[in-house]
Amino acid sequence: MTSAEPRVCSIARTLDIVGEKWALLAIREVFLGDRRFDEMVRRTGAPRDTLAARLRTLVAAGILEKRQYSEHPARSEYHLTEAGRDLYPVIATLMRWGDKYLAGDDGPPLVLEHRCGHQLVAQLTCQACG
Amino acid sequence: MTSAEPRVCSIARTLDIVGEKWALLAIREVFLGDRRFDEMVRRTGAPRDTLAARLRTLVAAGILEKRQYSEHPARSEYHLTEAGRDLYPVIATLMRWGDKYLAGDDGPPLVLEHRCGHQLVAQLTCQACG
DNA sequence: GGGGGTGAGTCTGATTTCTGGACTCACCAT
DNA sequence: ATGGTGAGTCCAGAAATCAGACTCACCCCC
Repeated sequence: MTSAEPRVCSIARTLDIVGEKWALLAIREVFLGDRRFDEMVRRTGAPRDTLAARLRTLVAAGILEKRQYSEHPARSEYHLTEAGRDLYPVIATLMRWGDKYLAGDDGPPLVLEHRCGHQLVAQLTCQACG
Repeated sequence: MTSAEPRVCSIARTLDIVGEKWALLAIREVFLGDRRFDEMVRRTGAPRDTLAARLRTLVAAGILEKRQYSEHPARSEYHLTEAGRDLYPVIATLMRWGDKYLAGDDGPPLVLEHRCGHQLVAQLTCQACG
């Protein structure tokens, strides 16, 4: 028997939550300030059904928080929790990779990432070599 | 008409390639040195069929390269291209997030990331504030 | 009061993808 | 001859995704 169990690892666990189709694009929208359902549908292109399901699991996972801003015509917005905000590096590194390798396809990359006024750049630092 | 087109963005384009189920876990395996199909099946837990499909699209996208190390009993290994190696920050930031938010589930996180001898840490730097 | 619009979904039925398991083929070792 | 490995493919069923229509509860405007 040569079985080695699938690795138990944080990457796999994270992808279980965030690796489904449209999940990260929904999160991108919230980072960009679109917090309402219909707007997210428009800006991501996701089927409404699928997006609704994603938002439910992201809320359940503690990445987004649903806040009602009106009762009766029940209306709500999605906000990032701390865990959600901590996904910023993931989004940023994905974008950087796409900027580098997928730029020519359709013109240059368009989304600007912003926060705290300036631009953030994700980079790797070696603990030893600096 | 209130239509706004879905955003054209590097995040979405990157996820089209790398955001399908098992794609990033396959890449993780190659980073960890498992380059052969059966081993990847064992260590990821992906269905063989799905993994085969993923590897095809990753090769087509120029992220992995398939190298034959034996003819006749045709055997090959998957290696990272430069584009593939540049996905390291994505993997690393996903892992960091999981380490922080999903650790308790199943014991502490287990995968060690390594390269160039030491450990790499992904962090965000603000271009202005440092 | 009627017509139109918005927001946040849900429902539907068709298509696509994923899944687990069995199977193949070409070897090598005992 | 029997068993094992490596790299898949094939299959049929289960699950997820898709586009588009539909709902419900309002608001605005004439």
